Amino acid sequence: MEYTVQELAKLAGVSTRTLRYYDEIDILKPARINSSGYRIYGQKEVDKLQQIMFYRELGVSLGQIKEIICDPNFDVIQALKRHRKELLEKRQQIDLLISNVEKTIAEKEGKIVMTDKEKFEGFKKKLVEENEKKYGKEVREKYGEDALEKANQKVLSMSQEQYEELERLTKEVLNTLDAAFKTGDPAGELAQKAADLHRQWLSFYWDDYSKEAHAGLAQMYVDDPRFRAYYDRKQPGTAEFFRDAILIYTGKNHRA
Amino acid sequence: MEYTVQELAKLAGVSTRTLRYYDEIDILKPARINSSGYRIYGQKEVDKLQQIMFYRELGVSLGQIKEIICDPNFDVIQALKRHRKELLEKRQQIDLLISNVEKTIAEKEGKIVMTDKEKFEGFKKKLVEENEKKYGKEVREKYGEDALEKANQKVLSMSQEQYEELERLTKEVLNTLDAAFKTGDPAGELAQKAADLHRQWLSFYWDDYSKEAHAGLAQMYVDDPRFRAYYDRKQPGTAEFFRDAILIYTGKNHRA
DNA sequence: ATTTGACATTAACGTTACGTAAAAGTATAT
DNA sequence: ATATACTTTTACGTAACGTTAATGTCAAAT
Repeated sequence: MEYTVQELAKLAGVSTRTLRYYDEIDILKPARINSSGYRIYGQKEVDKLQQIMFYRELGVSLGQIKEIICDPNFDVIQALKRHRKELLEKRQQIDLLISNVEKTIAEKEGKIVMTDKEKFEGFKKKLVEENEKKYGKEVREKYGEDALEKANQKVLSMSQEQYEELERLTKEVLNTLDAAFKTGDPAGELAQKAADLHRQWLSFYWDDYSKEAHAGLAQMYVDDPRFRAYYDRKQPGTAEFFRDAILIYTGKNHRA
Repeated sequence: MEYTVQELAKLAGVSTRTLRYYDEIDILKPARINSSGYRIYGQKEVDKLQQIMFYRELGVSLGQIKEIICDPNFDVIQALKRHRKELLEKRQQIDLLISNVEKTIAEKEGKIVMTDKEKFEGFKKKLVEENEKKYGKEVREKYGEDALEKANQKVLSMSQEQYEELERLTKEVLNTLDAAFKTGDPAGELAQKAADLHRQWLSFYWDDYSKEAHAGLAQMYVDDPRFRAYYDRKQPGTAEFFRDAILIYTGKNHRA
């Protein structure tokens, strides 16, 4: 099926100006231009526009969207699964706002008392986002924390056999790491195997694996005392060793 | 409790620039200015900012907000109740988007087929609202469409045995309906049994069954070509016959 | 007593994602 | 052949702030 600007605009519920703008900023080009200079869109463009609109709905800027969907590694299905996750989170945020409104009504009717802090609960999604942009270094820690929360959630909805496989993998990571630590070489074969097993292990918790996140998590293993204690339980220094191994594994070690 | 710009900004999760801008456009003035020219906000301003943020969350422009909350007839409680209603609607819209994402994933995995129109369902909040206001009559058809959305969603999260039970029931409905169609009597025993089986079948998809919704769906089976084709596949006219049977079953046939 | 660092002020230009208007070409129907 | 319903590019306008600059205030530490 082919569409002119107006047809596609009507289909998607946007203005023709928007489509021309998207063309202008190279985010959605028409499939072809006909002999009169009219923009003609095809199936691929329809699907791409849908993708763009999902991102827009989630408040992603067009600049960012461009980076994301023009990336040759862009995986549509993975992106859709993230959309789903974020929409579910957004729904939870709205639930928070609804309960805020309800409490506020109760307060105005003199039934309860609210603190000023409570009055703004549910609005602060933005703050989290800002923090993540500003403090680039802390992002990874944060990333780790978030991952931790989601991990807990995910374990709860795991099947028995998945759980057993996870336990097996957990042990294997630790055993390999211990053996690797004795070699003293984070770039060595054993250490890299540990890092790879760790990646597999992570895939149980994360919907989308990325080297950046993996490297960030590794740093957190050193920074957060809880994790440090966990990895250092046999040999002090194991946490740092593991971080180095993972940084090499992910290619994020800027010292080497 | 009194707040400086920064304190209030932090409390509410906005920037200080935002508060100064709100002052500038006379939408939220500080309670007073201290001897050094600093803005000092009080309780009333905190509550007003909360109101502003509720409106903002719902996408109302600052210009409109100004008109609304500066209106001497402005009723806080009434406004809060409207916020609640609109937040609930927004949540429904997000549910729609979620089911859209899920369907799109299923499509990308080759499990189902989507029309281009379906791909943009859930984005057109404004259009939907307008339509519902304009064409009050079509609301019931719409009711059937919504049910369709939820149905898709539910099937995606169904267990294997539930799914098999559903398939069995689906076949039984069709067989009974075919037999009933041959009798030619939508009020007859067989047709009413088909309608009852259909009710059971629906219970798989709906959390709350109602006669109104059932009747609405029946009408949609006739109006929507996709469904019509499905029920008419053996004998043309089956869709209408089935609708009549269901209207009698639910007691919504206004001709009888 | 002053210096530092975190706060505050106004002023003014920049940005994003379009809306809107102008001037002009194109397709279809009567 | 003219109306009308499209399309094009160009270009200026707008909302809600972000950002930077230049400057003033205050509490704590030196």
